[in-house]
Amino acid sequence: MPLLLLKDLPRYECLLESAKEFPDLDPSAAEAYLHLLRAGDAFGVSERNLDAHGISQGRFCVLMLLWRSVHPRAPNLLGAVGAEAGPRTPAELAAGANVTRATMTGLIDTLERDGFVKREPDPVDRRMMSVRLTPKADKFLCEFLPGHFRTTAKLMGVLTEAERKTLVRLLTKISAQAAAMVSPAASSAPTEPAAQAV
Amino acid sequence: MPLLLLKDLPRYECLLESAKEFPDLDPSAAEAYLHLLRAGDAFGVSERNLDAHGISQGRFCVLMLLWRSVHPRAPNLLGAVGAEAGPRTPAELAAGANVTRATMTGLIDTLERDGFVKREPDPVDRRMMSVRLTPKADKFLCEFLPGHFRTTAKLMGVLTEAERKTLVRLLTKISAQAAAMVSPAASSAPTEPAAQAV
DNA sequence: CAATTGTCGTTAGCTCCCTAACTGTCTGCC
DNA sequence: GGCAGACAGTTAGGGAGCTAACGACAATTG
Repeated sequence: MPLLLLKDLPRYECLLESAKEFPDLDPSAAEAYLHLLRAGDAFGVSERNLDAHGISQGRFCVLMLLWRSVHPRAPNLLGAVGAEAGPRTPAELAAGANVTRATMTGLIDTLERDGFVKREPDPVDRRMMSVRLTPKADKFLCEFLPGHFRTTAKLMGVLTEAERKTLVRLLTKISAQAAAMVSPAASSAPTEPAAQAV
Repeated sequence: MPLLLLKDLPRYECLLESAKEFPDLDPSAAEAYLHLLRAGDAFGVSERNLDAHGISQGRFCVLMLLWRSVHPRAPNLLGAVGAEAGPRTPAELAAGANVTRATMTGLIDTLERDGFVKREPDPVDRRMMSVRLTPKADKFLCEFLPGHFRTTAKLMGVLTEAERKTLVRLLTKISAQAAAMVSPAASSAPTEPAAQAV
């Protein structure tokens, strides 16, 4: 996975939940959007919108993952994995964003430099760090997200509801196949000697 | 367009043509694959396969564009744009691969370093360079492509013919919408003052 | 003919991704 | 108690995008 790739997408109910707080969020549009993003990573448009605000896919992903800590009952816009609220460690963030820990270090570096995030040493396990959003990041997200949702809603506006469902189904199939192809042992019993993938 | 993005995809007949030379090439699978690639750039799998051979998306794209010069009647696996055979300049390659000229300079640098490509000054216009594949690159492609086609065929194997068609249709719609959103003036009269995209 | 304008390739400096290797810390087993 | 192994975060180095700006050259135009 060379590029950033979302791993767990939100369930549809989470999107419905989120839509209550963000009227601009169109659940089915968001669902379709996220699946396309996962199947295809950044294909240009969303990045355009993001880095107009000086934020990249990777940084946005980190902010959204961390945001769950601040607004625990609020949008699980990225799939809830470990799911308890609270500050998160770089390793957890790396797993959630599907990047290496080294990459996450770099992302946190720049986010911290720009004042979106703060690192604090974990009091009990001295190997770990806690990463927390700053108020500045919270404010930024609250201002940024509505427009972001409108953009994604507009992008998916060319598809009917039925078409979006179809697209999601197809891309899901493909993603599954892709995952099976990169790690053939991961799906079934790990005792198998990783049969030739060709 | 921050990421590499194919601009012109091959027409279906071109794929059928190509399939004659490469039995492993499944035309509808290749078509579906290319559309997904365009809509979603690298979503992981193809890169896995590529950089197992020490070649990246961008480099592969350059090689395929140049390959048309070597095998003019052979596969137009990337959309034929300007379409006459012969060596190509960095600017043409950049346009074909949809990257900036600066990026193309970097790609050609590493390709030349690795012996896949050779730069020669243009005799008539001294601003230009001619980029040509080396025999090494030709050999590499001949050995690499069949496996690449098998991989893409397998990836698309989870979809029926009908599903592939549907996927292509949907992603085409989305790509068009995305293009309209990044450059609202490009589609209609450019006199419009680029109305607010939100 | 001279001057402006535009094009081509490159360079410099940035971001974001990767892998590999390192340091410090915890854990578990003797 | 003490040491081997696992694990967290970082560092170092590289590739591939981007923008902005440059020098060299070509084309247009006065």
